[in-house]
Amino acid sequence: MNKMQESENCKNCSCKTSIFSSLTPDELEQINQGRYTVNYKPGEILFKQGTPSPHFVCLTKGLAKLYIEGYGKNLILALVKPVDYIFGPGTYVDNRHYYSAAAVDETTACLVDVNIFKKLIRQNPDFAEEFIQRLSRQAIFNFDQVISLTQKQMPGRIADVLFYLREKIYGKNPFEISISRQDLADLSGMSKESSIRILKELKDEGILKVTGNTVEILNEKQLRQISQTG
Amino acid sequence: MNKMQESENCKNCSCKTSIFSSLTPDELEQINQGRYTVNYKPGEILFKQGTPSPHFVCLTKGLAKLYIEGYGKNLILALVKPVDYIFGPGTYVDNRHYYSAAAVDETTACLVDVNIFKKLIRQNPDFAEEFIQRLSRQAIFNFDQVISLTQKQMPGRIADVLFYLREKIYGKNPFEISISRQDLADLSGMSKESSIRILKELKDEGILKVTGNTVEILNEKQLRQISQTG
DNA sequence: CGCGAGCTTGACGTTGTTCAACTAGAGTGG
DNA sequence: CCACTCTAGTTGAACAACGTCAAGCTCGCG
Repeated sequence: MNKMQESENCKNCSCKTSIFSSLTPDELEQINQGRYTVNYKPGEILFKQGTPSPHFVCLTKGLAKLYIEGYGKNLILALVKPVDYIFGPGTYVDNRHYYSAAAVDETTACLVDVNIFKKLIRQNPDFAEEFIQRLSRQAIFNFDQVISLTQKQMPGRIADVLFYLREKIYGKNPFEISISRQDLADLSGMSKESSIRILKELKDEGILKVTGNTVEILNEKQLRQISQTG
Repeated sequence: MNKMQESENCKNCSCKTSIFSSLTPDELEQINQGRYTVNYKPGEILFKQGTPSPHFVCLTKGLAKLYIEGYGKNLILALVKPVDYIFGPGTYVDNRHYYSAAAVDETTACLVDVNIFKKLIRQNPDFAEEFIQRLSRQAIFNFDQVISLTQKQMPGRIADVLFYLREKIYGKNPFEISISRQDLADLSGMSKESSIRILKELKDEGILKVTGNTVEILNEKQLRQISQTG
């Protein structure tokens, strides 16, 4: 609550980092005008695949997962933490969401009218370029992911997910995963049972230390090796 | 050869369709200045994953495949036919290619200096928007693909590829595939042997008619069913 | 005619899913 | 304070899906 001031105005918000750094104070004010803040409890859905996509979402607190609802099971595309934004590809196509988003932890997000966003893209080339760069990075990430999912065996896929969690999400080595084993499975494209089994194997081999939801990568080199050999 | 006039100047080129429609004659002329045309024989490589990416590529004749070189095998992301362009995500990130491209048939392409392209993105908002829309469509396509690859069994994946070939690439029903069985396998994320087997099964069930490289979808409804049920 | 590349087929082993049972911890109500 | 229940996690066994290997085939081409 003492941080509520942060979201009082975009100009002072930490959201200003990232691609927003190229916006002028006046442009930020426009974003600020068409913005409102929402809180989500763990498990609550931010938006659902297939629904209209009138907002651009900026995550200011918590953790969310982006996932495609496939044939009977989900595939988690990414986890999103502050300060990061969620901008689906449907916005410039048919204004629909192509994946769903749900809160993992207690989460706060700012929703901004997508038309304001589009207008700024048109009028500020720096902003547009930052945005395109952003989309590009996302595409590259997806490439890595699809290769991991389609060409590696389970241990390699789990290894990739563990590195992702440590480096991109939690940012420290003994890290406590707030996502479930099912989520872990949905991230690595396997069944929940398999993800548990692999985790146990890695633990038995002394590569990981797993106690409840706390994971520590003990033998980084060997885990890297597993990631490489598929 | 009698079509060489097409590529004499961008203003008259059929490339002008697609996203280039939003460019002014003057801007097209800029593209035209920094452009040169290259011919490729089947199998020849247009560019290679990991190399610098100084050009934006516009395919004016033939057929090419875009593929990621993974761990021991390739994954074909898409086939590209005229008039379509190839613009990798690395251009706005680190100026490297994140996938390779190779000619499948006899192919002609125009290479355009990427800096001219970037400059036009900055100065023409319509063009920028068209481009973003383009990237978005590509991302959506990749989503469909990754779900197909990770959540469907082999018959469903082959069905998806067959629909893709018919609808997006060859555009008619008895179609002659110029790609190899290995390519078919790389498109559907399986071994060459498996792709052959599935093709045979579909043939035996009367869903397809396969004679050499000519494929006809006989029972569309049933094939659609196979695609759905995974 | 013979050679080589791509294609095809079968047998076999591995990988990963499914199903079912069981466990542990966190409420909830008596 | 103790059942009861509900959910997430865990384990094992059976089974299906898929890749690998090896052999044989076809067809175009020298």
